[in-house]
Amino acid sequence: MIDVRLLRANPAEVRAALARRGDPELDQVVLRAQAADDRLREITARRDQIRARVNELSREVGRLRREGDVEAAEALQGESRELGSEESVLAAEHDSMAADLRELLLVIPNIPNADVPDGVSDADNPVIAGPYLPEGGEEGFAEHQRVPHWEIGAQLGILDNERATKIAASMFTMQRGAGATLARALCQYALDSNADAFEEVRPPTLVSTATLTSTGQLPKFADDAYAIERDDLWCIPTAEVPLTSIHAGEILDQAELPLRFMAYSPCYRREAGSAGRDTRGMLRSHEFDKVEILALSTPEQAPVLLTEMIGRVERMISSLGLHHRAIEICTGDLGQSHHRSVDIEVYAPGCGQWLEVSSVSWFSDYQARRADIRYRPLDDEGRPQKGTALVHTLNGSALAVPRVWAAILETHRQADGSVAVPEVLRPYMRGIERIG
RNA sequence: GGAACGGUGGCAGAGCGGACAAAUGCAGCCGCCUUGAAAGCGGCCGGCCCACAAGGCCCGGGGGUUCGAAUCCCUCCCGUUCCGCCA
Repeated sequence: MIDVRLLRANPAEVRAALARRGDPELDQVVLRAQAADDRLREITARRDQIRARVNELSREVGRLRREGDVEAAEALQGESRELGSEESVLAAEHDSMAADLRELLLVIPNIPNADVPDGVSDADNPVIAGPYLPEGGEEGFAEHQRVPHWEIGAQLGILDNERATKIAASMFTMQRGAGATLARALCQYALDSNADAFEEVRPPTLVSTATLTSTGQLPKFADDAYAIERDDLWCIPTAEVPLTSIHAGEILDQAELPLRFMAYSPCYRREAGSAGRDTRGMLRSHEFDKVEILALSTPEQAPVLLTEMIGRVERMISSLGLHHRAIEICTGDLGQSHHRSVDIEVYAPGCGQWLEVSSVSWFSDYQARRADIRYRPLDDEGRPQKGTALVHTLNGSALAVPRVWAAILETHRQADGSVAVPEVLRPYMRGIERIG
């Protein structure tokens, strides 16, 4: 959520900043939120005045009763009772107005960072690092590398999506033999590579509605998530969801920040808006594995962490012998909760596509406000300051398995049709150097 | 799933219809004392809404009874223990 107080104090600024996202309907929502906030404060003030009077009368009644003046007490009780019914009307009005305001605020996206470039769609996302390609660029790959991974997977018997579909439904995948081992090895490698700075967590992968709302998936994107209605739980689309909420509702000490977590988890996505796209191979599926890295920080630490996390992802991709580039997401393509976001894409020579394998994002205090994650700020001398402040959250995929799996098959395919296993993965694959 | 008992501030733990945002202890902060520290002494010491103050709200969530609820009633959630079931 954005800060209502900011909207109150600088409505023009907030509207201008949000206008950069290019959503023509958004401004109306912002204006309605502003009106709801005005109305809410007015009702609150009136309600509180009545409550103050009722409290005063009740104290007086107590005193009179102790003194034995029943008649006077009963007179005041009558007055108080009348005020009470007036109060309950205003209280109901207050509650429904507060709910209205919250509903509006929950669908207003985050304010983009000033450094985010303007643009209307993904076509406007500038490349900010790379592309790191072999001699000759995208054309510089050998003929034996120009085979799509679904064909390689079939040739080597390590990808069996036909049977995955039989067992589950379309858009599910199944890796077998060395293909399954490779998928697992990628996860373990990613976890081990980030263990120097991140605490490993094995979180729940089914979460409550409140948890899925905190990170921004609900209420707006309910169609994208698998719901288990009978138990009022949701399948997580990413480990970002449970990891962000680890400290929901808590007040942290500034000295503990930044807190860093990483988790392997399966990720479940209905892909409601992308039916029929990327239906072959491993490029898009309803269930996949991912290692996520995440941090809770002060506002000052956040931009530094963003840079660090991007660097970690780039090094990981390079260490696997893959070719990548980094893309800065423009205002028109920025996700709802994102304050600033950078995608890492890997070139897959077999299908001839740049594949998004990671998205590293800074959420400012947007998720923290929804999840109510605060800290006690320290002053320059290290003494606690008055009050609390919201943390900033950041996260990124350290490694998303399917697309990296695909890029490895295509990039490391040899002239004889086998696939060379990147050196760093071999210890995680019982020493296997070559598939096929 | 059944039964019993619980859920109060950072932690521990009192309060069980009125003067309670809530005793007390620990932790924390400021000062005194000290060469420094500990101990001791004095003070401060939860959060939220509201521009501040005034005022209001918060004793697991929601609802009810009452002039008045941390305290009584209902309901849901969570925890502990025992039983059942189970990897």
